[in-house]
Amino acid sequence: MRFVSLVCANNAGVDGGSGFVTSKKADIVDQVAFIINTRGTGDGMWRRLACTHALALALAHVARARRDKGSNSGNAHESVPTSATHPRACARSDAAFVGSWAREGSSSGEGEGRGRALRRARERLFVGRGELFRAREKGEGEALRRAREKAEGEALPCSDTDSQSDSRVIKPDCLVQCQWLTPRISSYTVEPHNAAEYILRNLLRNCKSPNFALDYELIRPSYRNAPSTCRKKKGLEKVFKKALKMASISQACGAGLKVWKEARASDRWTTPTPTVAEEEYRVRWEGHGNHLAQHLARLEQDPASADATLATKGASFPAHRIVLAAASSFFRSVLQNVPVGQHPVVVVRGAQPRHLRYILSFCYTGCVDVPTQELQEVVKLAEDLDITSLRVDGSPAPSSPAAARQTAAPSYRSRFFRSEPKRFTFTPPASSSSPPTPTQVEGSPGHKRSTASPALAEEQVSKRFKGEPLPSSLESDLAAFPPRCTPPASAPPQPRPHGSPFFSGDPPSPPRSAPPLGEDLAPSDLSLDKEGAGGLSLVPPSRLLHPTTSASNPASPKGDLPASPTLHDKRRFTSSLSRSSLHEPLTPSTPSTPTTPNLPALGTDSVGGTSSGRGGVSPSPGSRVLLWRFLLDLLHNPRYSPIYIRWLDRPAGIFRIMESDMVAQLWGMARKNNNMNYEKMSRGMRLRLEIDE
DNA sequence: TAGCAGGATGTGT
DNA sequence: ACACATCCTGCTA
Repeated sequence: MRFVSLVCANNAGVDGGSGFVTSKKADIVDQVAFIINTRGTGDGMWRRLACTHALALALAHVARARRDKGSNSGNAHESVPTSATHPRACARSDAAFVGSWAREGSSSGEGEGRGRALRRARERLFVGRGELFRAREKGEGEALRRAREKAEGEALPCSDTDSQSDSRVIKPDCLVQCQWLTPRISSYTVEPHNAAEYILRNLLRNCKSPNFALDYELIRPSYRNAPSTCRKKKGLEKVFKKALKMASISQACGAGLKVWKEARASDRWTTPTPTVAEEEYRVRWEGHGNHLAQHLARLEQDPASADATLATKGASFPAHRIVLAAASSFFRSVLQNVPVGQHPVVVVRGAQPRHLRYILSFCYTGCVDVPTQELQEVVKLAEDLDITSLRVDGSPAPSSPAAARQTAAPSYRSRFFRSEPKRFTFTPPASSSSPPTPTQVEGSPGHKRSTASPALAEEQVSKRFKGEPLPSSLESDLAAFPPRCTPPASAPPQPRPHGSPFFSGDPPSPPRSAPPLGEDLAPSDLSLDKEGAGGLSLVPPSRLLHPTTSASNPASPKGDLPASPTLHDKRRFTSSLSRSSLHEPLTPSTPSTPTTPNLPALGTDSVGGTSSGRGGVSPSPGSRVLLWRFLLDLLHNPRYSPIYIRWLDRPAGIFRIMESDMVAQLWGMARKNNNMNYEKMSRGMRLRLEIDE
């Protein structure tokens, strides 16, 4: 049994938002998979191209398989199911349509070749389906009946022996059920090889929304190899294979590539016909809810993209409006009046930071572990915040989407995560004899108490990302930290990577902390209104944007496109820098007082020698960014170290790359090389080591 | 099969 | 010339 599965997953298709998945199963076809995410606005051209391309590939393969099967068996319709509504019948019906019509055309004496006949057959299929869908949109009335009759009538004239079985299979209900779609096709030509490149390129170009950073990161490493690889002997097969594999569509890899290769060898696909230009296509995204839920859950680990802050006395937590609004009608009512682009701070009076952390985690993941002794307070807080979907295990199952995620089929999740994502259950501990430590209680690094201190928050963020417990020293620091959340004078200013030439475009943003609250915005001092039982207030964004902290305020506009470190990264590079390389940049910075990283200086300006990092070292005029210099800057940059890269033995110059793909991506930016990957970067590192030694 | 090491050669400054 | 960038083969766990 082999499958055909066209997966063209647009988060917002041309119909305004659903996406597109057409899945068919048949024993005669293979599987094709395209993972495409866009921001859902504009760029319809490439999206349509993707859909058209996928459809063309599938149809070509179905027709080919059907034809081959028929020629091999001598009795093509012997296995055609009689049930028109069976999924297999649908794919088979496509084969019947295209195959029989193509045979009809090629044998009709019109001088058409096989390619031309197939194309005309496909056009008929599109037209018929378009009419069918239009009729369906209008309801189960006369229009649908006429469309059905016409569709059935179209199948009947087939002249070969397949015609009767085909006409039995190709019932309009079958087509509707399987949602065979009529894409909106304009006048362009799709050549498979170029189309695939085009799709990948535009996929990455358009996939800048933080919500889709995951997919972006999954696909990007493969894409970076695309331009050069495509033109060389390995070709797109390698690119697609890697892309699909990284996207955890392992089932689709082999078979899908087979289809691709066959299609590439075929004739060029041209515009079917102008008559279908006005057709609509209906799209559906299987597992759309789960997909979104997973993205939302991952946002918890991505404070850089936070567009709101939950605060209580002594702590603040970066959050996402969409998550808060989805979980709480109170948050929804409060946040809906905040203009987009501004960063509201919602202060919850009287809430313990830990409890607020529980609530926030619950909003993201749908469940959270809470120690027994704190359970009632947390539940009370949830009630105050109007989070009605929170239930303790044993109570009726929640009906919220967040809670529903817990019961969702894990298959999709596991396909997308190399490691099983953390899962919580809102179950009281069996024993409350020993108060749990923060780590034990939370079961996740994401539960660490937040602070408004940039340095401490940075550390916390790094711990959250890496899932490591906070050191005791840090815990004591947090405990001793004044609740007024004033950034310490010694805290290094937050760099603005996105405002620098180095990060122009769509850079991967390292995780950032919550925006430091200005002294006048200390939660304890905020005037709280009387709204809501929890005593909440909305801090006007204008008050939040403290001059000294606005640079790192996550309320940056949409151009600020964070990307979490890739979770799938397993590579660890441990290397050492030569003494000569270490000597110079180490001088001005110390571990305790890291200098402001000069990463931005590695960009356009630094290449031209016009800027200098605060590390006191700048590339000589006219020189390029050197790899060792780049790595040292990363190591000295608290934004990247120790999250992406960290020292293992600083005096010995030994470090470890924690997120190799991200570091390689940064390196590619520094060198203005979109094709950079860790393989190449590591080769340069090895070469440098060889030379130095 | 992933990850790494390293040779050979191409590329851009 | 230099410092990678790219592609490749081979080794190892």
